[in-house]
Amino acid sequence: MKRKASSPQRREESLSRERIIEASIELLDRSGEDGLTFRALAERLATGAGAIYWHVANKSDLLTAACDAMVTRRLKANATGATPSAAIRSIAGEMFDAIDEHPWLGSALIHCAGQMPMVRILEAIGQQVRALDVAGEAQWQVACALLNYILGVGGQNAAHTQFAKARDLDRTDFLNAMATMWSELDPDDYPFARSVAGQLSTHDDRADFLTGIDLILKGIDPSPTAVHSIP
Amino acid sequence: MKRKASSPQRREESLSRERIIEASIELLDRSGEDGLTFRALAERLATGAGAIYWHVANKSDLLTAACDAMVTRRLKANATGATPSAAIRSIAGEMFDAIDEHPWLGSALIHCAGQMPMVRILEAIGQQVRALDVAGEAQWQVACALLNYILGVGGQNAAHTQFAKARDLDRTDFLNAMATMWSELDPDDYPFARSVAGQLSTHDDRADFLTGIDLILKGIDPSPTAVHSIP
DNA sequence: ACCTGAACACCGTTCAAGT
DNA sequence: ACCTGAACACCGTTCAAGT
Repeated sequence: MKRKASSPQRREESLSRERIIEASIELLDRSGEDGLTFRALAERLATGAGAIYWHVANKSDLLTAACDAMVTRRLKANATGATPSAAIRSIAGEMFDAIDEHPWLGSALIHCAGQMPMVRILEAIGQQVRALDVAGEAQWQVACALLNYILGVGGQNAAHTQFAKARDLDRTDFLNAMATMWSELDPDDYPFARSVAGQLSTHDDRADFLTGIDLILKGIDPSPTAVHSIP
Repeated sequence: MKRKASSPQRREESLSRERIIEASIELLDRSGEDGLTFRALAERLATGAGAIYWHVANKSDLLTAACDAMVTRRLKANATGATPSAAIRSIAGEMFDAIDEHPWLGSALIHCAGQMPMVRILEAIGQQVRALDVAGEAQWQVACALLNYILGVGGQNAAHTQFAKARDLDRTDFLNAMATMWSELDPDDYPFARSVAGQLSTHDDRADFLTGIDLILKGIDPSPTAVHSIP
């Protein structure tokens, strides 16, 4: 009944938290949020379902750990820039790409509340916000606004992907369907949605996302001392 | 085995989509996201689980409908202001309060992708953004940025509540626990998180949320013609 | 047309029992 | 200390059968 040929059998390594997290990410990438199951995970790791609980508290803990591994990897890969603003754009863009490539990350991140994966992002952003010469009390608010915006976009992106997948549509078909729906709304009640429906199918997700980041950055009051450049 | 005394038996009305949605909201409010179950719903409505499927496509449809009812109600209650900016603040504040009072709304809204509940919010915001004299192509980006920010905050708020409830903590205990965790991070790796940890327990969620809205609004380039006031 | 409720194919989690 | 895997208490969804 069991097929073993399809997956490589690495028997050398014993079960460990790291191997479990790695296998979880592979499952999530291949089959989405619903693909991560203790049973599927156990089969992939050639072990019993209960064994996983020795290394991991529960499913929520497992998802948080998977997020953390992903975020750590991505922030290490790309979190610099010539100026603080450029660095923030770079961090945000990297998170956008990560969520775009791993849709489960978008919805899982939001559920991580004040835990490590989110602290890492906040820290990376916050350090750059500090470098922007933002007043002490405002640093928290600016960094939070950026983080909240990133999570909001990510969550919606993830929802789009899942919604499309459930209906066997690709991204373009989905956006077209959405544009059609919006353009059929009552003109008196939905003038804005209708007027903007046309932009839905042609717009560039990533560019629009970064425009939003710039909007927030532009809203910051630069203190007068921020003018001089740091070599 | 079954207790009927606790819930009022209204037999007059037959099953309808509206009654199902109303009962769903009551369940979600009382027991959170996990509280909405076709079995619990069936018992509450004194019917069979399968009967619900005659009026509702599936659970995702049901959640979207519950969101839509909630959003419609709240936007009707409060979506005006003396100026476009004030109206946007009012809409955003109303959504914040709605999510704060009904935490399930925060996480459910994000999964509604381009569907009606979100279109309603976008429309309400978009109409005000237009009134701000924002250039045509930028209207979409500004409205989207605001919406994304609202959803991001809402999703996290919902996660906070659920996280706290799962550990039998109230909001204050939870924030204190988070502040403690953050202040114990490595000072070299997490200077920013540590420095803002103190603000966590004293900050005003709603005020910080609205500050973020203002930040985005301030980032908008007002066109020169926007200066004159409309009486 | 609308409702019933047993049945199906799953879940996450636990826990006695093994090594 | 670590692993096994059956068992428990749930899910969403379907569908023959009823009215």
